Amino acid sequence: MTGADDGAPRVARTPKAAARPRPPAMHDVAQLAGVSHQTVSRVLNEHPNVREETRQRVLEAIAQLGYRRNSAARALVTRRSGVLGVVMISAPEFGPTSTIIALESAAHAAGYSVSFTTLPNFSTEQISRVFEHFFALGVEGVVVIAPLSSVAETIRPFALQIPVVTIAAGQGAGQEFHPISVDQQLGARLAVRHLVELGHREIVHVRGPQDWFDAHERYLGWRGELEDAGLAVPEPIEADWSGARGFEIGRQLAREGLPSAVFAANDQLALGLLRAFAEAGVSVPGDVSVVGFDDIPGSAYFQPPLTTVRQEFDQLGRKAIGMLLSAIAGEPLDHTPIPPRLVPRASTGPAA
Amino acid sequence: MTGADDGAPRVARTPKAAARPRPPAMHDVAQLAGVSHQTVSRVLNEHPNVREETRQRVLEAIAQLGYRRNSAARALVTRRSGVLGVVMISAPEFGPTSTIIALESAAHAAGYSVSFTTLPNFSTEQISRVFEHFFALGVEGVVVIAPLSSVAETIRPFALQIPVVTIAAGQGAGQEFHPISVDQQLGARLAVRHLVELGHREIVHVRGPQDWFDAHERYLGWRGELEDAGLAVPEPIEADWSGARGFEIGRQLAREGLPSAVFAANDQLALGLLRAFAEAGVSVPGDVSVVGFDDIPGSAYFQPPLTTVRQEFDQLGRKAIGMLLSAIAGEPLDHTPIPPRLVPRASTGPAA
DNA sequence: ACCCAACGTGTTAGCGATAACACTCATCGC
DNA sequence: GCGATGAGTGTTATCGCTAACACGTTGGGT
Repeated sequence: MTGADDGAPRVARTPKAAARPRPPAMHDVAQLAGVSHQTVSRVLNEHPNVREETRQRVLEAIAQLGYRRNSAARALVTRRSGVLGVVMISAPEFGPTSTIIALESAAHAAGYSVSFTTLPNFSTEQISRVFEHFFALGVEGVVVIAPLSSVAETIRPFALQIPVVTIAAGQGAGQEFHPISVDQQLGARLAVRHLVELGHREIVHVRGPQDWFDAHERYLGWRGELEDAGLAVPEPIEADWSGARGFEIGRQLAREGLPSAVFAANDQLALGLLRAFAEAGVSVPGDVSVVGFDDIPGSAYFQPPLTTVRQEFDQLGRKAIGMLLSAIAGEPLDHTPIPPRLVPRASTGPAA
Repeated sequence: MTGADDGAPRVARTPKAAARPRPPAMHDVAQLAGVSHQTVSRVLNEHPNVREETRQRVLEAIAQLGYRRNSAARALVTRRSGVLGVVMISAPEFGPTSTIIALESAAHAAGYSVSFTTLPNFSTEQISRVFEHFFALGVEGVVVIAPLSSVAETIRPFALQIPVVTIAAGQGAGQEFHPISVDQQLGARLAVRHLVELGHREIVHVRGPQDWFDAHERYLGWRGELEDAGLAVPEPIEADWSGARGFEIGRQLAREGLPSAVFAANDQLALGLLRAFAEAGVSVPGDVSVVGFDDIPGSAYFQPPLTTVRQEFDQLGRKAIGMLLSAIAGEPLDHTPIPPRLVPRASTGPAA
């Protein structure tokens, strides 16, 4: 069954090899270096038991042939792909895109590559298609940048099959998947506290879509801080995330009566507010103070420069990858959220 | 060497299989369906020569076992990974991130998955590391979202080994790689033409870093349009891409004398200008008209709403992927740039 | 001296898929 | 009637790699 010397199989392949359109394999390197392919493998995988001289010879042969190990073959036999899947909402918004960049850097630093997919929304069907795709790809773990709280439920069944870290979707999710996020409530509290310290007593909130995790948390933070300060909690004003809606609300407030301060769920809304106030001749922060959330590029150059809350996406990305790797390795993980930071600028001032 | 009936190898594996931590393979499906693994493969690959009844049986077995084909094994034997590599600059800017989202959708629609990598800058060393990584991964083609013109030179040697499409880096690059971009010159011309039509005769340009392809093209477009209109070409004002620099320049202009109109290389710069003008009591568009470039979210709510040039990133992404697939298939490609669109808003008005 | 551990290396056997070829029946033209 | 054709299926050989084991060499310990 065996017996054959090395020649036999080589001869059998030689006629094809003559044309040789294929890249060099380990075997070719081995031949050139005068060792077995296994030794080449050992060199590549930094096994200790290889004589330094042999190692050098192999390395040279690799360089000479321009050899690169075939990751498919490797993945096949090791059952590890070295790939992480990342799912993102398909919107070029500042938060998710910053996160994904941070995620990739962290994954790369850990020796993983990232396969990513975008999703227009997070329906059950789409989610399951994406996971199916990732399974077929053999990813070792998945990060879902999932703004909607409902995603937590949707991904639960998949999270049982593979380690999953969710960013900003549902705290206290249980053992199946691992949520991590910036502490949105704290961010909102910082914003409100800042206004309270400036003497504001009537702080309204323009809140984002409540099925978004972040929006809901910010709302809770705002309410909580007002309550803790012993202030009245006015009815929140409903909004999406857009500048257009902010503008609309700003006009309405200017017309129907201004509060002392407004805490907007994000910077786009705040931008719309500022513009509406400017048009209506309302002075910011003279007549009303405005705080945003996100610190998007440019918010320092709004009129006036916007006081806002900054999220550390880099940290978030690093932590998410760290958690995912821990989950893959079966280690315990730390779910502590990342603290955000208040960035005080000119859109807030002492209460009138 | 062979002789052994099907049993032999199975028996040999059975002791391990008893623990069975591994997912079902084609063989298992075949066994359950009472066919050979090759027939399973045929069903999966939609070969015509499979009886409908057999097909159904196999499909059922697949469903029952929750079988998923192993992409590593498939890639190994077919020498095709079904993966495209995408390189992006690691900055959460609107353009690149919009592009990458579009890119992924298009790739996904074409049955490819996307592995992506970010790069803080585009040094030769980094580029070569990234390509090395992609080669090891076995990607079939690469898209480089490369803002710097110099990238064209850097990637040339790699482009000889694998199909590469570059976005916004160096036109007329030769046969090695395939550049595609939004027509920046046209965009700039649209902006300038708009101003000229409003009667402006002194149109200065705040230009971006000239080693960026887009910035240089916009500059050329501005100059070209002025020349075609028979107007004087003032000295361009140097800038980076930031709101901060726009603010600085705006203050300076307000102090040292305003032109009739300003064409800023991007919306962030324009935002800075607007703010500086507002602070200096300069009216826009009364005293000076301002045009930006990008149409970032929120630019409709600047004060005043910004006239700008919109790029169709979706189209760009689709086209880039289309080109890459053509290149992989060895078909001829169409390098025609994508036309941008002027978005007139309130920051421009008739010349004083 | 002698046994054994360890080092350095080679051999063999898969990983899970596809490709190429072989084989068995029907069906068809002449 | 009989070989040719083609549909439907199975067999075998890889793809390029790593794991597991086998084998000769050294170098201590006693």
